[in-house]
Amino acid sequence: MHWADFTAQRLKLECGENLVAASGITPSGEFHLGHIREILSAEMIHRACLDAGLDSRYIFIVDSMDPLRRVYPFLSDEYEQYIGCPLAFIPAPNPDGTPSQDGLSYAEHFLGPFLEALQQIGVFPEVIMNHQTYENGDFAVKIDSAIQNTDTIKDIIERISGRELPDDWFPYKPLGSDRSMDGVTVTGYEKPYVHWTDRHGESGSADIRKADGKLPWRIDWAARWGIHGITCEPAGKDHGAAGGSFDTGIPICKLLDSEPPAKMVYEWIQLKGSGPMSSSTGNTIGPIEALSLVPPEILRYLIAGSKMNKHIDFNTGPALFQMADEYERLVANPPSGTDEELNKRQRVARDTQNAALRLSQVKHGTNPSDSLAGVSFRHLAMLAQIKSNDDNIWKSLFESDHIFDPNPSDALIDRLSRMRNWIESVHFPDDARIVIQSELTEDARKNLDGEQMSFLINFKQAISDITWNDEQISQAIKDTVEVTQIGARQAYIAIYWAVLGQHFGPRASSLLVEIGSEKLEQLLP
RNA sequence: GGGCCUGUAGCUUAGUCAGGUAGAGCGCCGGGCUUUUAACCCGGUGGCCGUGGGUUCGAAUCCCAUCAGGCCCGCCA
Repeated sequence: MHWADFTAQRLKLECGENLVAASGITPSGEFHLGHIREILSAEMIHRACLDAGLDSRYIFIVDSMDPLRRVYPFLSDEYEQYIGCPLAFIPAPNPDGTPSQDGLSYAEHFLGPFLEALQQIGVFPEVIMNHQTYENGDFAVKIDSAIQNTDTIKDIIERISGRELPDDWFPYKPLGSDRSMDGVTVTGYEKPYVHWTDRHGESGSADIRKADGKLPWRIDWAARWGIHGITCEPAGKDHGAAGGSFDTGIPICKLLDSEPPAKMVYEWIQLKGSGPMSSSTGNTIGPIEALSLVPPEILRYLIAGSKMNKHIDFNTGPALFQMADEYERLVANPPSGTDEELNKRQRVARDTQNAALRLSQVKHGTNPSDSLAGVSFRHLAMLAQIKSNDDNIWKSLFESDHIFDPNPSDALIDRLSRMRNWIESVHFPDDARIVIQSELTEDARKNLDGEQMSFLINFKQAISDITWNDEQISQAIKDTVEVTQIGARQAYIAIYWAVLGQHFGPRASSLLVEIGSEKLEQLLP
């Protein structure tokens, strides 16, 4: 059974019919593909719950109350003054890294494009800005309870995480006079006010019913589970480590009088060969960039087709062909068979794969076969390279029986457009690139026998005064084959050696049309 | 130092929770499509399931140990 369906089943038993799946991300910088796993893990469980006839909501909590931790490389030095301030209350950066004046908050700035990317992959969460939850007072009861239980919480964190907290540790961080929570000391608590003094010598009171401060992360997380009634929140493996925030969150959540979701941890996405994604090392690919290359259902399939506890190597090179073609094959030929025909393992495989397809659809509930483009990635990549005009590609696909309607489907048009982006990008793998030689190479000469050489010489003459189109070229090849008394196969091989420097290639006449007569003559002996 | 995950065919992996004869895709090889779209179709090759013990009638699966790879653990979400 698929992990999403399995989880839905488990949630039904443990939590009943009303479920809330959640994701949470700090908008401290550009979102990257790793965040897509956070989102999709939860969203797919949400869909699986709906498919199982349960009531389910999916919420995306934006950690907008989290402080700016440091001046990231893409920020100007002016951000120094905002360190420690909630991301919701500081200005968005301009492209040059300076704070902008247009009123958009830092959190909103990075969130916007990410939400657009989510729409493209069919994810429509209820977005909750965490600072608003503070602002409207929903945290107040939990904050009060946390403060009442300061010693117990401190004990839980110290015992489970093995971390030692300072004597004056307090489970609430008020904002100081400069709206930063750095350098602020709590001096007392009189419900609902937390009194403080800050590093500037100012003092004041934070109202726990307002966004005047926040709970530290480990408590914030545990509190929000209760506030939003969250029954499931898959978390990244950083939270899942022993003594991590999931382990402390569970008892803290109970202490604050709510039922925590069960621990659930997903592995990270890595870029093949270069470790985990990190914006500081530049080893990152954004959801928008990924979506310009990869069709959304295939990006979903990347997550749906992997087990949660397996790390995913995202590779915009050769592996993308494999993943895309695997998806295409599965959609074209979904696993079938009755329970009687299959053994236990085959049934599991069948159900898991069908569920992965179901969950990969951009629009919930649509038939996977609607996303069928009808042509493999590999084949489309070849066509896109040798035909600059889209219409010629549709024509070719129709004539080769890949598609049965001369007008391409929306899915196919979409595929081609992303394919062209991919080919133009640095991510496109070299060995899939069709490289036209600039001269008849030494290597080619070595591999051509006398017959083939004379074929090429005759062929050069045959094309010297023809109209440059597919049909005429094809005819010229056939005519020359007859004249030269050479096997057709050998003739084609000769052409490929001359043009591509290898013994095989895409349909010769199509290729030659694109190369042009002038260029071709340079390549022939 | 503490902990998590992974190790199955050349590659990507399913199967591990509920033990019952090792599956798939890709690649590769051969054939077909009787003059090639890197397409498509058919057939075939290929695995002491990381290693060593243990439990069991029976272990990829459970237990212990061990090796290898990846990763997480600073009031940081």
